[in-house]
Amino acid sequence: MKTRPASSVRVRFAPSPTGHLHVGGARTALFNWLYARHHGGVFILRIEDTDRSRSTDENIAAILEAFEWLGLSWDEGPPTPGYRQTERMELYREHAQRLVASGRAYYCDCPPEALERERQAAQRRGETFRYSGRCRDRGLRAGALRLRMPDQGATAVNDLIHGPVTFEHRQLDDWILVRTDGTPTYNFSNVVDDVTMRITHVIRGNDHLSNTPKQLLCYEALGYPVPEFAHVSMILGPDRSRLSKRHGATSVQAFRDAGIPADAMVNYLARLGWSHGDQEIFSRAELIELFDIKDVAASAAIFDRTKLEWLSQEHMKQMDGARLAELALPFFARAGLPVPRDQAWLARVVDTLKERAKTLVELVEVGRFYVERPPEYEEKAAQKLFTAEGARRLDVLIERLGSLPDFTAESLERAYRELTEALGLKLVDLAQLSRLAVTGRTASPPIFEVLALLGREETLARLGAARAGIGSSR
RNA sequence: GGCCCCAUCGUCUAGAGGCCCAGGACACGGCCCUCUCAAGGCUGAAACACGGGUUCGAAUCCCGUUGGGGCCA
Repeated sequence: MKTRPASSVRVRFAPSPTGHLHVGGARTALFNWLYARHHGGVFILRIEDTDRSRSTDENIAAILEAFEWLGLSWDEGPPTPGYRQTERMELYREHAQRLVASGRAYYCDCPPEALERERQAAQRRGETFRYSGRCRDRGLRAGALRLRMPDQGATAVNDLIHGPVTFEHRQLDDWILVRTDGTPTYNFSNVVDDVTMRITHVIRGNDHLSNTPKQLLCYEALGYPVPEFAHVSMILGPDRSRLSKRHGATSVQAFRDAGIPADAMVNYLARLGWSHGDQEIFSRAELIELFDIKDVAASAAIFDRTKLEWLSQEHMKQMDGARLAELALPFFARAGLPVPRDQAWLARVVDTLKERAKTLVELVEVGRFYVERPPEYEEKAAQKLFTAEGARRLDVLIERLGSLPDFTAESLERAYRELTEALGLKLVDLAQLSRLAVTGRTASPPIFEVLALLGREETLARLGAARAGIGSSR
């Protein structure tokens, strides 16, 4: 058994900066990252920007930002030079020359129209189109560069997830390594990059499984050792087609902006296709500890936003208030609300909110009354509670709360219960009245905690405002 | 169209021949708890795509069919 020293694992994720980081890509990246971290290896980020027309620096920046947000740190990659394909052209040229020199590749000047005709003819015959090899022995010095493929036999991909997958060589043709204009094709630059970066494990999307035998033959022609391969299944939309924009938000940024904590996103993505018994909730450290390629499922998975949001809430519930407050802070400003200045206070506030929100956006929405007075009262509830009797009760409450020795949740609850009894009411009568007056709504965290956090002054002001509102409208 | 991959509750999955008349989780229904809403607890409904084999025995192995996905452009 030839096993590599654990520390020599080198994996990479190679996004093409033609758009934002997609959740499918993010999951593939995560699996690579987890694999590297689990084995104490190296995680490399490589930018496949050979498609110059669609690759932009803004997209690269956005992708790096998404990685940073997700907490997927890379050991090699930008901004260090040499990790963008456009900077590696010389490498592709050199390798192409080697293949020409060794006779493993040859130039072809077949006109595209002729190729197209052959392709259609093959279609009609119900066969795989395979380049005829017309230029194989013409000794051309220019044109598109093709790799000479074996006509017989088969190549097996020993996939870590799928097991052995064999491809008949008769299905493969002399594919193009370098186009007539000198640019390398995806399959070629990919091999050269992986080989020169000494990648040991290629963990990538299932959509590349069909390309793998071609690449394998290219490694072989170049005389390089072959890495291990693991093809991860695709992420699908609810209609079982490949997840795309038309299924709604798919970029990692969109989930960040929707208020999903990064740890929850990572947890969800990991669980999509990977599992560890019955466990659903994983910390980052647990994922690194437990992740193994062999536990990755071979079948495609549908992206389920509802479950992601559940996990989001689970992670928020497990976070301590200070951490959650830190994460929530930017969302106040984004909601157009005053940004709380007292972090310790905010930590206590979010503790009352986290069981009531699935995302940070919801957290702020459901707790906005902490930082702004109710701009209005829920109509139906106001009609029911802000009556003459309600006004009388508010008066009693204002008086009683004004003279409470200390304004804590405990003392407030005691006072409310005493008052309830004295007035011959149920706690709910006073609680809902206060809740509406103070938050403008009928649903909120426990009212005594809310009042304590608001403080005596603010509480009395809001109760008073509600009381005054009744007076004027009667 | 050819080739390749995949196939357990609506969804994510456990299951690597008997432990499974299939377990967990999300979502959904009911009940409990309760100052509201949540959260939580209990509970219910819900799946081995189909057909052939192999085997004493198959969700698990093999073949085919069907369906979905991908690559070839």
